[in-house]
Amino acid sequence: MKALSENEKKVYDFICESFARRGFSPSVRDIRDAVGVSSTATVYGYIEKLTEKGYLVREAGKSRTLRPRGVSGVYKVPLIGKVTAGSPIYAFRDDMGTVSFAADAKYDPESLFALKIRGTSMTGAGIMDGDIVIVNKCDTCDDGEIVVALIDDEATVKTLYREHNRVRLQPENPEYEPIYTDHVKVLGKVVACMRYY
Amino acid sequence: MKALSENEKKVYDFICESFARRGFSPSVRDIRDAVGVSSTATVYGYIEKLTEKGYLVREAGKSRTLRPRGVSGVYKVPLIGKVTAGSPIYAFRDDMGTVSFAADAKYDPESLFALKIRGTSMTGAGIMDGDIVIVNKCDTCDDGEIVVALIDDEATVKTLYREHNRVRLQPENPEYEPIYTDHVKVLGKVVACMRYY
DNA sequence: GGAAAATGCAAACAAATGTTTATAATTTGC
DNA sequence: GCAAATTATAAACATTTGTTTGCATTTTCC
Repeated sequence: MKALSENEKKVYDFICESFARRGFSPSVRDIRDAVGVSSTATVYGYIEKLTEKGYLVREAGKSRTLRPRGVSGVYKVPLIGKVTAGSPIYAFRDDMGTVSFAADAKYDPESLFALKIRGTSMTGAGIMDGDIVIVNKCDTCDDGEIVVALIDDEATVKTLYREHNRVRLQPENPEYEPIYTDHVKVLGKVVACMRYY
Repeated sequence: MKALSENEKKVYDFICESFARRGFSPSVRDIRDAVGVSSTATVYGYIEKLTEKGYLVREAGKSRTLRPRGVSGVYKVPLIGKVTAGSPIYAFRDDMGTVSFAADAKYDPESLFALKIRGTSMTGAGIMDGDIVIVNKCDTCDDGEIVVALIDDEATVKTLYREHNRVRLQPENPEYEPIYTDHVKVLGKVVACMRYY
């Protein structure tokens, strides 16, 4: 990637900072004041250069739509505490608040939810007690995928394997036994796992 | 939290969707067209209601600064492949691209970097081979914190303990031996760990 | 040293966008 | 059924914001 001049870097960094601290793009005049130049035209030139060089993405003509290339969208994901068969998941919206999840725009915003992990049955796969997993709702899944399944009215995270005419829900911890069932309700696939220290 | 009318929910969902799919706030007119009402004033009323009820945050008078409450800022974090003593970390910017990291605005945007984990020395703490850890640069740290330290010109992630007049870098995997050193260069603390499936 | 290029500027302009107003349509409560 | 309250609308207005223009200043390069 092409190098940046001193001021171009200042502009770029300020845009990044604005996304981190405020969550939205600065305007041309915001940048002018922050970088310490005195004309919006000067800033406009920097923005064009940064866009040409591939550092920025923007929607021409629209206000505050500058973005550093490589910064993805943010999903507001409802954090579900407990899931039971009787209650549709979406009923728990705001039960435990929400989680911000940065990802490419490949998910339907309505189909994601987050689950706080309780227990140690998946520690072998690096999913620890207290971790937050991001789940994409779906009815089907492939062999070996980590899923959220409903067992006895309780949501559980396990690796799913299909066998003959039954399904094996495999914990990733030798201290736990696999669960065999012929009727499993899959709520979704785990698409990410995150932990904050 | 107060309930939403049908149209209020539509407006709210569309704003969330815009952040997930485009990465910025919609304008009042964007919302008008998406929700299917025919006046910007109507939308304006919904926005005021949603703000009062605590669903939205905005900067009055500024364009495209609507945000769902609870959606945090996005950091563009450089993903570092390899860190050696001779090279300052920031030199590796864009080496392996960048990672988007959603978090409250409590970090200095310039002080974060990401590291792709190689090896299994920390699997006991749920940090697996291939995981991405987010690191906050700092010179000091507390006992028991997971840090990125520089050992023999190589970056390594371990739990740090201070002992007498030496430092113990503890792997979280019984197959690995702790490293003892009296001179450790700490690059930063691990503040998050993430894995995408 | 001087032409050419790059950079910076102030000011004006045009478009996008938030906001207000006055009024109409609809719903609610009795 | 009817007054009050709510919701919706069109249109205008005010501000913010992106963009262009013409000129001045600085730097580069021969």
